[in-house]
Amino acid sequence: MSEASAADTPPHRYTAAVANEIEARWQRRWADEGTFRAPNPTGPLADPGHPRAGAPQMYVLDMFPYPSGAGLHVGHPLGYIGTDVYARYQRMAGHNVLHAMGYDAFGLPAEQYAIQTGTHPRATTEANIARYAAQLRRLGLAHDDRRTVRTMDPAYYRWTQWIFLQVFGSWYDPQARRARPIADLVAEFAAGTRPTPDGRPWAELPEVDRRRLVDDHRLAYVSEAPVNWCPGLGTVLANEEVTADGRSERGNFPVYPRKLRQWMMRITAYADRLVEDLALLEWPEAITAMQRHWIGRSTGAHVDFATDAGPVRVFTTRPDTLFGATYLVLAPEHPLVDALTADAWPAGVPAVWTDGHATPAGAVSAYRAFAAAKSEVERQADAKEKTGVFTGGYAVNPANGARIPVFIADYVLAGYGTGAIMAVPAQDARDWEFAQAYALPIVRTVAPPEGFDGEAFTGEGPAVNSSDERTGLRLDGLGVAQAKAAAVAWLEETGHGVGAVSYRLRDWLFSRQRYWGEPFPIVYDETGLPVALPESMLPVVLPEVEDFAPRTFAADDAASSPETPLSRAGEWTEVELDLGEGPRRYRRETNVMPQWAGSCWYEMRYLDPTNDTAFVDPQAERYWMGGAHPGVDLYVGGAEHAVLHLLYARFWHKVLFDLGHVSHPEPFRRLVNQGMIQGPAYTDGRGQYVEAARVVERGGAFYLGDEEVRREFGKIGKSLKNVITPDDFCTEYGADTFRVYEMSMGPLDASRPWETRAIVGSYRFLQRAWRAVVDEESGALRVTDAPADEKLRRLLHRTVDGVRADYAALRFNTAVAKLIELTNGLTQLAATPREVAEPLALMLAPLAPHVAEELWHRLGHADSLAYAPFPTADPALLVDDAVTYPVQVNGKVRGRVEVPADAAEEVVRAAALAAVADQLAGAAPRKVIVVPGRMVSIVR
RNA sequence: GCCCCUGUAGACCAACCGGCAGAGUCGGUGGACUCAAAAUCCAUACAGUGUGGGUUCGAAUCCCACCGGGGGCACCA
Repeated sequence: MSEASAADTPPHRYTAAVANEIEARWQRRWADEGTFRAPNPTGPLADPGHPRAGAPQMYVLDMFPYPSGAGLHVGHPLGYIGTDVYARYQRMAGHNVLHAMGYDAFGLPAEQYAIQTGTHPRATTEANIARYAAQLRRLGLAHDDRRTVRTMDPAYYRWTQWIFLQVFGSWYDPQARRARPIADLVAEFAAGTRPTPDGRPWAELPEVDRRRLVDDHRLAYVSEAPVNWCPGLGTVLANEEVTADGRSERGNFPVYPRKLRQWMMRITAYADRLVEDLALLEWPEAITAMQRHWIGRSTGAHVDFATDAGPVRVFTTRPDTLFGATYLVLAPEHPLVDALTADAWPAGVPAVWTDGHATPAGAVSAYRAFAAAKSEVERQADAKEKTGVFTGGYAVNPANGARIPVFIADYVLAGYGTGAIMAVPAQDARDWEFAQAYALPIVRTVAPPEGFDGEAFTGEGPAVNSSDERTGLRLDGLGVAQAKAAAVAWLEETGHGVGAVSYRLRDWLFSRQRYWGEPFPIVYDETGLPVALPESMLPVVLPEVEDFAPRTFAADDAASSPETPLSRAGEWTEVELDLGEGPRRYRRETNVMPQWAGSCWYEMRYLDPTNDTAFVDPQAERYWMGGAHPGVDLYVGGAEHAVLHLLYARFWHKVLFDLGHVSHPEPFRRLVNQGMIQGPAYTDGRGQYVEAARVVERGGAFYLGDEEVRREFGKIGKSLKNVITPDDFCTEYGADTFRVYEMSMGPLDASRPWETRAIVGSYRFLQRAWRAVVDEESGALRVTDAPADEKLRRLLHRTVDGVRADYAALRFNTAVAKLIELTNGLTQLAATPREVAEPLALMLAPLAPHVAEELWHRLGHADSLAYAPFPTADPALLVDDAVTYPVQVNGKVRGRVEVPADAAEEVVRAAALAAVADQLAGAAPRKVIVVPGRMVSIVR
């Protein structure tokens, strides 16, 4: 802007400078007056004199951010602004609205950033949080400032640790279908009402055995199991943190399957409830589908195959195909592999089965090494080509007594089902491929339809080759479903197996070999078994260490082993504590919790953030999360958390519900995923991304200097070099313009490209609204107390009616359109009637709160409009006196008639027939359809 | 490979239970203001709804097939 042009601008126009002044002033006032503090029913956050004390409550929540080093870009605030508009609207509409913001401060991203910059993660995280907070404040978000939380603060993670102790201190009772305190389990063992696994009386078990037995039942437990080891990050990862192509979601490093001793959470115990309770939720179909699929419940049977090494139990969804099981396959890591491996190859073994090894032991150990060295990426890339090796051992098919070979192969996963399968090549494509490669027999047990020329047949058909008089299993002729039922019944009668359910979901790997996370409230005594610290010792504060970086390795160093940073803090690790048996030496757990821990319950801490005797006061919990519609009333966040945060948080909430700490089994009743804003990104001739900020448009093409570059739209971020920050737009246009623009681009849940130049439309709109109230030359009010004319008044009431409905339904884009329409109806007037100006300011407030407050103030109101009643429409002004009906003849509009709005159907019909009489040429129409208020359709 | 979502003016989007394809924004064009320009204001044109079928008096909307775009899962027995 040149000096000359600045001089030309009317002095009281709504410019960016004016907007910025207004915005800073109102933000200060809101903060000073605590405008957006929502009262609790009791406790330190109660306020009986508050305008919404005792009003119906509403809980609006955003997925809180990780404060990354890059700050907010224009995509982040979309959801935050959306919830803010909704919350401000509901507050004006009479609700006591809780809306707060916190920070997910622990975890990999913050720590990786800290390592890159060589600073302590606390320092970088705090700096990042300060930057985020400033950016958010500038957007004018109406958060209750008293309720902010940071997961890295000891006052917060004390309760994360406390919840961990609740999980550790409980077990899942499958009969009761809920978690119960571990003391109940001990009591049952002690009373003999629950037998110990080996039948010895509880009283006779040595103390260590008792503890092991109890520990095996806990919802948080230590186990040695196959996990995802990521050398590049130096830590293990949960399944949910590994992408479909077998790399770490953070950092994109390869992940290796590795058997390690780790903390797990028994989320699988809740698998059925996590599926069933999705029915209680108003969530996008896509998210519930993803959760259902991730849990992956499948029904079938466990079948035991006798071997020299004892029975091998397999899981199958097709017990009806038992007769077609011509070999068994075990995962290379299966515990029975060593026992099954023969001393020597049986006579006449095909060469492909041995892979050229002289002994089965040699072949097995070579294959195991081969499989273990493969990353997930490689394993999946090799999926087409089946590999495996014969163990030299055999099993007996219980259906017909056939002696079948036992293989190991990496197409069988150790972590799913029992880690062993019965291979039925005729009915399973994977088994077919393997059978082809290893020359194994194929027996059809489901008859494919006439003319079927495929390989494995997985469809419906009658069972064949599936009866044996000796064993009594007769399935021939049965359809798949009947045959399954008959096979399961036979398995259970004969003791060869049992109907079973398996889940894709696996227990949640809960420990990380990192520094920046919650320490476990766990120590180990001389037995090496975990001991929970008492509540009185919480929080276990994360110690300061010289070197907070985890030991990382070459990303492809599959043989490396994790090393926790806390294990280097010797003084902290080795402690003397009195846990009731006098002072003794203990060793602390040196893993930390995964970053999801803190976000599993933050929605409850907002309810009662200052409580230091409970994670949340039960009354506050019941007030905000209970009632006729329990749970968070609106939760907005990205779809990328579909199976991470949202699954973990539901699990923790259910445990807390079972133990009586919360009043309802689900935390987030209504979920909306905000869309992703995609930014323009540019590639040069080599296909490399170039700094988007330096690209200019000339004549419809894009240039970096003199070189033409190609534009595409993609996820905003460092990798595409296209970060656009909200700050620039706040400076150039004002936060209100930015808010209106983001909301007007489309529905909240739709992704859309960011188009910088289009923002001026929102800017002009606010200028027109401003100009309708304030004279640009003098700054005086342009408002008259004279009444609005009939047409304008009707427009106003239609707008009020529509905007209310749009806000309530999160249709902010159409609310903006209606407000623009109303504003455009004012631009030609010499003065704006107050009866329109005031509701306009109020209706504008959720979207553009600063300018709305300023207009409201200038219209003579001393108080903030945050609690002013939202305008209501007069129903009488919503219906027009007359209605124009289009008249269709054979589907084409041939005429129009205007009739009174309350005209009877016969009147409309007669008028319509008269209007198109020439079309009908005197003939009686075959059919006349009158759609009241809409149209008339005539069939000739 | 399997599952889900989605295709409307040049772009972003409206169109509620099937009822006149257009609320709004950008951009285009013309005009006002200006010495000129920017900014601002005013006025305009532009699609028959991805394609092909079907149901219906009537389809952007419902059904089927195909094509394009996006997302999820992917050796889960």
